[in-house]
Amino acid sequence: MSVEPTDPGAAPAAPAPSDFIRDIVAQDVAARRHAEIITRFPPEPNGYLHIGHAKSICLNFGIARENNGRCNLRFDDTNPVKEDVEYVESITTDVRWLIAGWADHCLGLKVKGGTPAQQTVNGRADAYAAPAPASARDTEAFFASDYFEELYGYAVALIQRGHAYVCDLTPEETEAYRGAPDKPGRDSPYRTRSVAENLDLFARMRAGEFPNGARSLRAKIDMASPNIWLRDPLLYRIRHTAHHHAGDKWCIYPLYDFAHCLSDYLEGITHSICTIEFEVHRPLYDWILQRLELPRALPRQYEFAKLNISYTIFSKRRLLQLVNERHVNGWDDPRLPTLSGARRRGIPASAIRRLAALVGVTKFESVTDVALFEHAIRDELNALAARRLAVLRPVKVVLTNLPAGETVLCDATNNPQDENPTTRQVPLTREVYIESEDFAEVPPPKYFRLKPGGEVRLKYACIIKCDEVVKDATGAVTELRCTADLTTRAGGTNADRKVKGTIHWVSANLSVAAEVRLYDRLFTVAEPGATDDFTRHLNPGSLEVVTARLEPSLATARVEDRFQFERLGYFALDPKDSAPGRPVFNRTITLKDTWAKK
RNA sequence: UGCCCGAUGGUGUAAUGGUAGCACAAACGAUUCUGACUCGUUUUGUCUAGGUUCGAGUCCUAGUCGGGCAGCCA
Repeated sequence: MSVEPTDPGAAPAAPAPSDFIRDIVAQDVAARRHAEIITRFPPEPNGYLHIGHAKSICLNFGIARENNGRCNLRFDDTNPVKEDVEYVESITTDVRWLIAGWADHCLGLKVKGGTPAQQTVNGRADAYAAPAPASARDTEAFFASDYFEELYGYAVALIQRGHAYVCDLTPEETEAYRGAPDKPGRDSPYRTRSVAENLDLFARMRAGEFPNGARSLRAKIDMASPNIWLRDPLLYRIRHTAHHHAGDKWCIYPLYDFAHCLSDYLEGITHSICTIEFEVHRPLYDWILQRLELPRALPRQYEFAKLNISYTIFSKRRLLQLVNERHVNGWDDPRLPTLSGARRRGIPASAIRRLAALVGVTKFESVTDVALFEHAIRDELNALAARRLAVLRPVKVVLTNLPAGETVLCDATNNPQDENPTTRQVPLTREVYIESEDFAEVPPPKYFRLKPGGEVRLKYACIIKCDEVVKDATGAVTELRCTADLTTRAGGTNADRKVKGTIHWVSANLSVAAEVRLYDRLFTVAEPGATDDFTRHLNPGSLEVVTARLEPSLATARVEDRFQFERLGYFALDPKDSAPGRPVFNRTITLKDTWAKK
């Protein structure tokens, strides 16, 4: 089943994930029910994608990938008043980023501007929205709005079969007639209109003869059904509004329930996977498809529980509020759980995919500990991040036995996780900076770092001893005067001398200054979404900006590079605010710190 | 108070009638030129009550708790 390469020399591939939906797909494959497994990721272009969506993307593309199938990116754009091209662009970018190097080959797109092709299947008319051939130059995502003509035809067919009618009830009346969960609804007085009259009225709805809300097209099912969604649900509403993708061709727009199942059908979707709030819609999904007696196999809907992560929020409304009220700086603020925020923060797409694999797929809506996500991020970054030396809060150290002007080049390992690690050189000079946290005049118990009269190793360089602490008038430490034992350098006679602590450092004059943004969780409580005013729990310390000193090699860092600043965490260039000669780094995540925790 | 869905350590999950396992987290230890990584050890679990069965986390019944559904949103 797995398409993972089975290279005998390579590390064993991760086992293909397994869950109840993949089990169903596997059974369908075993039974040869479909020529190809086709899923879809169907966002509405009315907001930015977040980590919660990533779970769905990974599920849908993962299933396609594991079965040599396809996953269509489709915009579910049936409500022009809420949607915008800004979002179709950001969503497309985010999806491509998330699946890059993993499932690009499964991404279903269509020829730009393409609409469903008419075909005949078993002697019956049919339409099919085909993916773009590999040779196609100009491609774009699928759009439900590209199916408006077909959808209209299906609506007409439903009317002709006596399964739909035009209703003149106002929105308020419709609501009143619907009843309540424990009270049956009442039939609309327009429910018994003739097919001919319905056809005429529906055509006139399309022609724009009626104002918004004056009439609607409804399915004729059962106003007494215990399932609200079977109480003659609306199929079409009148909206005299232009559409961001379809233009001004339409003034009637299909509703989700009508458009979604048929869009799935048109694209040949085999498994339509959505979140559990749509579970009660499934009977309607099947009802519409079955009444139309379509010539090809019907898609089936399956539901899973959406992702929640502690210390953050995924609600579109609340995310929007954070942006609008300027608690964060835009949708791609690195503190936000949006995919654009995560990307900007330096989180690799692979870490998000790993999280999705780690949390699994069930019907139980849970709250995943953010620690699991952090673990996935660290684990991915540990393998691919180049180690560098950087000091966030510098304290000057003068190595009194090193002549000014002398530079000692030290070999530093780029990534000890590599099978054959490479090295670079970092310059040691008379004046260096160390992290202010790495010196304590009055050290707590078991403090491994520098203290008066104590010794510590400067990583990749040598052991130094603190001889003198220089302070200013206020008592703040301004300088540490130390002696360096150059015989403890790698290859030196005392190279193997052990000291308890090893700290990071940079040369004072041979280092570069940079703005570094330190992020912490956005909220101070595990479930901010559970409270009424979630903004009360915003973490005031979620962003701290420092001017750090970086080793010289970091001056040429590229946006796509990932770094571990040793002993501090993982960092990446901010792709937006960095400029040549003026690097801005974002801290993606700290290293695990079992010492600080105590 | 209608219908649908769900419930396994602190968290997320596996076990498809046959030894409750994994990951994260936590604790302790080893190792360490990153208090990271790695390695070892340990703590903690089948919502409740009945029933079926040689045997139940799994099947049945009832209950409890949680989620979803009454947009011309998706």
